[in-house]
Amino acid sequence: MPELPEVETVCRGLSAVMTGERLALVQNHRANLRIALPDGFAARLTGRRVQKLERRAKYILARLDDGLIWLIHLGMSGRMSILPKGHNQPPLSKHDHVVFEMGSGVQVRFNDARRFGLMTFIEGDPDQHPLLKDIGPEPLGGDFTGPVLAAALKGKKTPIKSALLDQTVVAGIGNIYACEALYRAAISPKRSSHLVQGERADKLVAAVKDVLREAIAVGGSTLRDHKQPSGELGYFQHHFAAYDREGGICQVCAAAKHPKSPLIKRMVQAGRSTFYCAVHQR
DNA sequence: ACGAGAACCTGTTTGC
DNA sequence: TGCAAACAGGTTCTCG
Repeated sequence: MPELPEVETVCRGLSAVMTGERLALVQNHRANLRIALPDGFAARLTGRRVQKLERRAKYILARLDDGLIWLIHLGMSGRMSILPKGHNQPPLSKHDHVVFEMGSGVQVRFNDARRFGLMTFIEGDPDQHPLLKDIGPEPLGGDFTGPVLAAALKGKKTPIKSALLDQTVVAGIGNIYACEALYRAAISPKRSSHLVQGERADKLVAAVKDVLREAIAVGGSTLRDHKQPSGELGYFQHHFAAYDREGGICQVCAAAKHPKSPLIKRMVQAGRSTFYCAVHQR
Protein backbone atom coordinates (compact mmCIF):
# COMPACT_ATOMS: atom_id res chain seq x y z
CA MET A 1 0.00 0.00 0.00
CA PRO A 2 2.14 2.78 1.20
CA GLU A 3 4.82 4.70 -0.59
CA LEU A 4 6.92 7.46 0.87
CA PRO A 5 4.11 10.01 1.39
CA GLU A 6 1.87 7.46 3.08
CA VAL A 7 4.67 6.17 5.31
CA GLU A 8 5.62 9.74 6.17
CA THR A 9 2.01 10.43 7.10
CA VAL A 10 1.83 7.32 9.28
CA CYS A 11 5.16 8.17 10.89
CA ARG A 12 3.98 11.67 11.81
CA GLY A 13 0.71 10.34 13.15
CA LEU A 14 2.43 7.78 15.33
CA SER A 15 5.01 10.26 16.46
CA ALA A 16 2.29 12.44 17.97
CA VAL A 17 1.15 9.70 20.34
CA MET A 18 4.34 7.70 20.83
CA THR A 19 7.22 10.12 21.15
CA GLY A 20 8.31 10.31 24.78
CA GLU A 21 5.75 7.69 25.77
CA ARG A 22 6.31 4.30 27.30
CA LEU A 23 5.13 1.08 25.66
CA ALA A 24 3.11 -0.25 28.57
CA LEU A 25 1.75 -3.38 26.91
CA VAL A 26 2.56 -5.12 23.64
CA GLN A 27 0.57 -8.06 22.35
CA ASN A 28 1.24 -9.93 19.15
CA HIS A 29 -1.60 -12.01 17.81
CA ARG A 30 0.21 -13.25 14.76
CA ALA A 31 3.97 -13.60 14.37
CA ASN A 32 4.29 -14.74 10.75
CA LEU A 33 4.50 -11.48 8.90
CA ARG A 34 6.78 -11.22 5.86
CA ILE A 35 9.60 -11.89 8.28
CA ALA A 36 8.65 -13.63 11.50
CA LEU A 37 8.64 -11.32 14.49
CA PRO A 38 11.90 -11.74 16.40
CA ASP A 39 11.93 -13.91 19.50
CA GLY A 40 10.70 -12.06 22.53
CA PHE A 41 9.35 -9.24 20.37
CA ALA A 42 6.70 -8.09 22.83
CA ALA A 43 8.94 -8.55 25.86
CA ARG A 44 11.75 -6.50 24.35
CA LEU A 45 9.41 -3.59 23.62
CA THR A 46 7.40 -3.64 26.80
CA GLY A 47 8.45 -0.96 29.25
CA ARG A 48 10.62 0.87 26.72
CA ARG A 49 10.16 4.56 26.09
CA VAL A 50 9.99 5.74 22.48
CA GLN A 51 12.47 8.55 22.00
CA LYS A 52 12.00 9.36 18.36
CA LEU A 53 10.24 8.16 15.23
CA GLU A 54 11.70 8.73 11.81
CA ARG A 55 11.18 7.55 8.26
CA ARG A 56 13.84 6.12 5.95
CA ALA A 57 12.57 5.09 2.48
CA LYS A 58 9.34 3.20 3.25
CA TYR A 59 10.50 2.15 6.70
CA ILE A 60 9.68 3.68 10.05
CA LEU A 61 12.46 3.59 12.65
CA ALA A 62 11.56 4.01 16.29
CA ARG A 63 14.45 4.78 18.61
CA LEU A 64 13.94 3.29 22.05
CA ASP A 65 15.43 4.45 25.34
CA ASP A 66 17.70 1.42 25.58
CA GLY A 67 19.34 2.15 22.22
CA LEU A 68 17.43 -0.48 20.29
CA ILE A 69 15.75 0.53 17.04
CA TRP A 70 12.33 -0.87 16.30
CA LEU A 71 11.93 -1.14 12.53
CA ILE A 72 8.52 -1.14 10.85
CA HIS A 73 7.53 -1.69 7.22
CA LEU A 74 3.88 -1.58 6.19
CA GLY A 75 4.23 -3.73 3.08
CA MET A 76 1.31 -3.43 0.70
CA SER A 77 -1.69 -3.41 3.03
CA GLY A 78 -0.24 -2.46 6.41
CA ARG A 79 -2.04 0.15 8.44
CA MET A 80 -1.55 1.74 11.84
CA SER A 81 -4.51 3.03 13.75
CA ILE A 82 -4.66 5.06 16.91
CA LEU A 83 -7.46 4.45 19.37
CA PRO A 84 -7.80 7.18 21.99
CA LYS A 85 -7.82 6.28 25.64
CA GLY A 86 -11.13 4.77 26.62
CA HIS A 87 -12.87 1.65 27.78
CA ASN A 88 -14.97 1.07 24.73
CA GLN A 89 -12.26 -0.20 22.40
CA PRO A 90 -13.74 -1.96 19.38
CA PRO A 91 -12.95 -5.68 19.22
CA LEU A 92 -9.79 -6.70 17.40
CA SER A 93 -10.38 -7.30 13.74
CA LYS A 94 -9.10 -10.30 11.84
CA HIS A 95 -5.83 -8.76 10.72
CA ASP A 96 -4.92 -6.73 13.79
CA HIS A 97 -1.61 -8.50 14.27
CA VAL A 98 0.06 -6.39 16.92
CA VAL A 99 -1.43 -4.10 19.56
CA PHE A 100 0.52 -1.48 21.50
CA GLU A 101 -0.81 0.12 24.64
CA MET A 102 0.98 3.33 25.50
CA GLY A 103 1.51 4.58 29.04
CA SER A 104 -0.92 7.39 28.23
CA GLY A 105 -3.68 4.84 27.59
CA VAL A 106 -3.67 5.40 23.84
CA GLN A 107 -3.77 2.18 21.86
CA VAL A 108 -2.04 1.64 18.53
CA ARG A 109 -2.95 -1.27 16.29
CA PHE A 110 -0.98 -2.71 13.41
CA ASN A 111 -3.29 -4.26 10.84
CA ASP A 112 -1.98 -5.96 7.70
CA ALA A 113 -4.25 -8.23 5.68
CA ARG A 114 -1.62 -9.39 3.22
CA ARG A 115 1.19 -9.68 5.76
CA PHE A 116 3.84 -8.24 3.44
CA GLY A 117 4.76 -5.90 6.27
CA LEU A 118 7.39 -6.55 8.89
CA MET A 119 8.65 -5.50 12.28
CA THR A 120 12.06 -6.24 13.63
CA PHE A 121 14.86 -4.78 15.71
CA ILE A 122 18.11 -3.14 14.74
CA GLU A 123 21.06 -3.05 17.09
CA GLY A 124 23.78 -0.62 16.14
CA ASP A 125 23.98 1.49 13.01
CA PRO A 126 20.75 1.26 11.00
CA ASP A 127 22.60 2.26 7.82
CA GLN A 128 24.51 -1.01 8.03
CA HIS A 129 21.43 -3.17 8.51
CA PRO A 130 20.78 -5.58 5.61
CA LEU A 131 17.31 -4.14 4.98
CA LEU A 132 18.58 -0.56 4.77
CA LYS A 133 22.20 -0.60 3.68
CA ASP A 134 21.65 -0.62 -0.10
CA ILE A 135 18.86 1.94 -0.21
CA GLY A 136 19.52 5.04 -2.31
CA PRO A 137 19.17 8.72 -1.41
CA GLU A 138 16.08 10.19 0.19
CA PRO A 139 14.27 11.96 -2.66
CA LEU A 140 13.35 14.98 -0.55
CA GLY A 141 16.86 15.43 0.76
CA GLY A 142 19.60 17.61 -0.68
CA ASP A 143 21.50 14.48 -1.73
CA PHE A 144 19.00 13.74 -4.46
CA THR A 145 19.92 15.89 -7.43
CA GLY A 146 19.84 15.60 -11.20
CA PRO A 147 23.50 14.60 -11.47
CA VAL A 148 23.09 12.03 -8.67
CA LEU A 149 20.10 10.44 -10.41
CA ALA A 150 21.86 10.56 -13.78
CA ALA A 151 24.86 8.76 -12.29
CA ALA A 152 22.65 6.06 -10.78
CA LEU A 153 20.95 5.50 -14.13
CA LYS A 154 24.13 5.39 -16.16
CA GLY A 155 24.51 2.03 -17.85
CA LYS A 156 21.05 0.87 -16.74
CA LYS A 157 19.01 -0.61 -19.55
CA THR A 158 15.79 -1.19 -17.63
CA PRO A 159 12.97 1.26 -18.44
CA ILE A 160 13.02 4.43 -16.35
CA LYS A 161 9.71 3.48 -14.71
CA SER A 162 11.27 0.30 -13.31
CA ALA A 163 14.39 2.19 -12.24
CA LEU A 164 12.30 4.60 -10.16
CA LEU A 165 10.84 1.62 -8.30
CA ASP A 166 14.35 0.35 -7.58
CA GLN A 167 15.01 1.40 -3.99
CA THR A 168 18.77 1.41 -4.58
CA VAL A 169 18.36 4.18 -7.17
CA VAL A 170 16.18 6.42 -5.03
CA ALA A 171 14.32 5.68 -1.80
CA GLY A 172 10.61 5.53 -1.19
CA ILE A 173 9.06 5.79 -4.65
CA GLY A 174 6.39 3.23 -5.53
CA ASN A 175 4.03 2.62 -8.40
CA ILE A 176 1.79 5.66 -7.97
CA TYR A 177 4.48 8.29 -7.62
CA ALA A 178 6.70 6.75 -10.30
CA CYS A 179 3.82 7.17 -12.78
CA GLU A 180 2.96 10.65 -11.58
CA ALA A 181 6.55 11.91 -11.60
CA LEU A 182 7.22 10.66 -15.14
CA TYR A 183 3.98 12.19 -16.33
CA ARG A 184 4.93 15.56 -14.87
CA ALA A 185 8.46 15.35 -16.23
CA ALA A 186 7.06 14.44 -19.66
CA ILE A 187 9.33 11.39 -19.83
CA SER A 188 8.09 8.13 -21.32
CA PRO A 189 8.01 5.29 -18.78
CA LYS A 190 9.49 3.08 -21.51
CA ARG A 191 12.57 5.24 -22.00
CA SER A 192 15.76 3.35 -21.32
CA SER A 193 17.18 4.51 -17.99
CA HIS A 194 20.62 5.42 -19.32
CA LEU A 195 18.97 7.93 -21.64
CA VAL A 196 17.72 9.95 -18.69
CA GLN A 197 20.67 12.29 -18.30
CA GLY A 198 21.35 16.00 -18.04
CA GLU A 199 18.27 18.15 -18.30
CA ARG A 200 15.92 15.16 -18.32
CA ALA A 201 17.35 13.93 -15.05
CA ASP A 202 17.04 17.42 -13.56
CA LYS A 203 13.44 17.59 -14.64
CA LEU A 204 12.63 14.16 -13.25
CA VAL A 205 14.22 14.96 -9.90
CA ALA A 206 12.18 18.15 -9.66
CA ALA A 207 8.99 16.26 -10.57
CA VAL A 208 9.67 13.57 -7.96
CA LYS A 209 10.23 16.15 -5.24
CA ASP A 210 7.15 18.14 -6.19
CA VAL A 211 4.77 15.22 -6.35
CA LEU A 212 6.00 13.72 -3.08
CA ARG A 213 5.76 17.05 -1.24
CA GLU A 214 2.28 17.68 -2.54
CA ALA A 215 1.16 14.20 -1.55
CA ILE A 216 2.58 14.48 1.96
CA ALA A 217 0.82 17.80 2.40
CA VAL A 218 -2.57 16.10 1.97
CA GLY A 219 -1.87 12.93 3.92
CA GLY A 220 -0.86 10.65 1.05
CA SER A 221 -3.15 8.68 -1.27
CA THR A 222 -5.99 6.44 -0.16
CA LEU A 223 -6.80 3.77 -2.74
CA ARG A 224 -8.11 1.09 -0.45
CA ASP A 225 -5.97 0.45 2.60
CA HIS A 226 -4.17 3.62 3.50
CA LYS A 227 -5.48 5.67 6.34
CA GLN A 228 -3.73 8.20 8.48
CA PRO A 229 -3.30 6.78 11.98
CA SER A 230 -6.06 9.13 13.12
CA GLY A 231 -8.44 7.29 10.80
CA GLU A 232 -8.61 10.18 8.39
CA LEU A 233 -8.07 9.30 4.73
CA GLY A 234 -5.37 10.63 2.45
CA TYR A 235 -6.49 12.97 -0.29
CA PHE A 236 -3.81 12.89 -2.96
CA GLN A 237 -5.75 10.37 -5.09
CA HIS A 238 -7.93 13.30 -6.11
CA HIS A 239 -4.83 14.91 -7.60
CA PHE A 240 -3.73 11.97 -9.73
CA ALA A 241 -3.04 13.07 -13.28
CA ALA A 242 -2.09 9.64 -14.63
CA TYR A 243 -2.28 6.85 -12.04
CA ASP A 244 -5.51 4.85 -12.22
CA ARG A 245 -6.84 7.20 -14.90
CA GLU A 246 -6.82 4.88 -17.91
CA GLY A 247 -9.09 6.28 -20.60
CA GLY A 248 -9.20 9.73 -19.04
CA ILE A 249 -8.10 12.71 -21.07
CA CYS A 250 -4.51 13.87 -20.72
CA GLN A 251 -4.75 17.23 -19.01
CA VAL A 252 -1.30 18.30 -20.13
CA CYS A 253 -2.17 17.75 -23.78
CA ALA A 254 -5.60 19.28 -23.29
CA ALA A 255 -4.03 22.41 -21.80
CA ALA A 256 -1.64 22.54 -24.75
CA LYS A 257 -4.66 22.26 -27.06
CA HIS A 258 -3.28 19.14 -28.70
CA PRO A 259 -5.49 18.37 -31.74
CA LYS A 260 -5.75 14.65 -30.97
CA SER A 261 -6.73 15.12 -27.29
CA PRO A 262 -4.98 11.91 -26.23
CA LEU A 263 -6.18 9.61 -23.46
CA ILE A 264 -4.23 8.13 -20.57
CA LYS A 265 -3.04 4.62 -21.40
CA ARG A 266 -2.24 1.65 -19.21
CA MET A 267 0.46 -0.94 -19.80
CA VAL A 268 2.29 -3.49 -17.67
CA GLN A 269 5.98 -3.10 -16.87
CA ALA A 270 7.79 -5.57 -14.63
CA GLY A 271 4.42 -6.86 -13.53
CA ARG A 272 3.10 -3.46 -12.44
CA SER A 273 0.56 -1.20 -14.12
CA THR A 274 1.97 1.93 -15.68
CA PHE A 275 -0.33 4.83 -16.55
CA TYR A 276 0.98 7.37 -19.03
CA CYS A 277 0.32 9.66 -21.96
CA ALA A 278 1.93 8.39 -25.15
CA VAL A 279 1.86 11.87 -26.69
CA HIS A 280 3.56 14.28 -24.33
CA GLN A 281 5.72 11.74 -22.46
CA ARG A 282 8.74 11.04 -24.66
C1' DA B 1 25.77 -9.02 -13.22
C1' DC B 2 21.43 -7.74 -14.89
C1' DG B 3 16.64 -7.80 -15.83
C1' DA B 4 12.19 -10.10 -16.10
C1' DG B 5 8.98 -12.86 -13.78
C1' DA B 6 7.27 -15.43 -10.00
C1' DA B 7 6.34 -15.78 -5.29
C1' DC B 8 4.69 -14.26 -0.89
C1' DC B 9 -0.99 -13.55 1.05
C1' DT B 10 -5.65 -11.82 1.36
C1' DG B 11 -9.36 -9.12 -0.26
C1' DT B 12 -11.97 -6.81 -3.82
C1' DT B 13 -13.36 -5.98 -8.43
C1' DT B 14 -14.20 -7.53 -13.12
C1' DG B 15 -15.71 -10.60 -16.66
C1' DC B 16 -17.85 -14.60 -18.61
C1' DT C 1 -26.13 -15.27 -9.46
C1' DG C 2 -21.75 -17.74 -9.31
C1' DC C 3 -17.31 -18.65 -9.99
C1' DA C 4 -12.75 -17.69 -11.78
C1' DA C 5 -9.51 -14.52 -13.12
C1' DA C 6 -7.36 -10.25 -12.63
C1' DC C 7 -5.72 -6.88 -9.82
C1' DA C 8 -3.94 -4.18 -5.62
C1' DG C 9 0.31 1.05 -2.69
C1' DG C 10 6.14 -3.86 -1.90
C1' DT C 11 10.03 -6.68 -1.64
C1' DT C 12 12.83 -10.65 -2.55
C1' DC C 13 14.10 -14.89 -4.72
C1' DT C 14 14.92 -17.60 -8.94
C1' DC C 15 15.94 -18.23 -13.50
C1' DG C 16 17.75 -17.27 -18.10
